[in-house]
Amino acid sequence: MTVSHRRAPLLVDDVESALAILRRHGLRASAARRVVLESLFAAEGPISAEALADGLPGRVPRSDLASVYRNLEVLEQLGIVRHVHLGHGPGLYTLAGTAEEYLVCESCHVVRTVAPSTLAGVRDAVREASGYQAGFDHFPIVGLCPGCAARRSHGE
Amino acid sequence: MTVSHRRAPLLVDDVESALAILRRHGLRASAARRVVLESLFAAEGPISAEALADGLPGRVPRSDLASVYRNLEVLEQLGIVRHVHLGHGPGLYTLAGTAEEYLVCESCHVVRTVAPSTLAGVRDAVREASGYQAGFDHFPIVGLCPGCAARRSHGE
DNA sequence: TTAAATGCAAAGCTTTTGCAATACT
DNA sequence: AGTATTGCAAAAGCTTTGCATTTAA
Repeated sequence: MTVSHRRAPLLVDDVESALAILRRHGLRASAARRVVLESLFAAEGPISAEALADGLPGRVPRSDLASVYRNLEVLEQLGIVRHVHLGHGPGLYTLAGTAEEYLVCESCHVVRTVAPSTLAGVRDAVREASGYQAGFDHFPIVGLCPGCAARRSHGE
Repeated sequence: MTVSHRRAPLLVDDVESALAILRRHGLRASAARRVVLESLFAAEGPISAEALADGLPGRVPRSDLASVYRNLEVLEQLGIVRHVHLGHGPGLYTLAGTAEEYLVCESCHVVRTVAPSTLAGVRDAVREASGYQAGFDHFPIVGLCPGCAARRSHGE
């Protein structure tokens, strides 16, 4: 069975629920998928495929990077996982149920994670200016964070 | 001589002015740099390093991709060139003097280029929501364009 | 003359693909 | 049993680096 197009984000509580979704779609609850899901649930925020392949010291065994990418794609198409591009560097993966949006400082590169409601006014302004329905969960808002902006205007 | 950090965007009228800036910094006005600059002036919008290396049929000879990247970096540090990341795919380069910002549709991938004034309200909203000084000239605003948004809400 | 810049080749990093072997259901 | 999935190896796409040679100043 093949999953053809991306589902809406799914709020999934734990690894077992995620595996149940896979099975419901005729896909398999393999060990490698368990590994990816456990690390995703354990992660504090978006995490790279490389880091997922490394597993968790003691708890989760490492697995093959190519399989990690393939599994992330499947999980993403099911709506269980999504990925985000925070500046340069590799794509980062997170559970799709965590509705979060991102701001990245282009000077100090710190990532700020906010609830979607925080940026409601920004979305409104984008719609007004352009008609676009913006989202900052796949590509972040990039700019100077307050600290770097101040530093810069004081001529440092 | 080495250029260490990025200058403010420079409005440069033509290839000769750009080469003059290079010389003023103790750098050389080489043939390969002329080539990159001519293609940048001829380009309609942001263009990839690969495309710059290809030259222009008949007018501009092709040059080495590694040199193109090196020259783009020098030109960028001088404030003559900037680059933008429009979704996946390679980085795209353009003259820094063209103050433009970008919106990309995450469904049809069309790039919309706007004058910075268009997004003044968005910048205000970002500052209000987060204190960030946003800019959409390096990473674009990503969302659904009006067409794709309509299509999607009609359940296609 | 001499240091900057080039061209070529090789490597680095992220991601994808092919394929025979393996393991879910 | 049958096929989805894995692991490994190789390649693809973008970008950077090393180095001997060329070239602008």
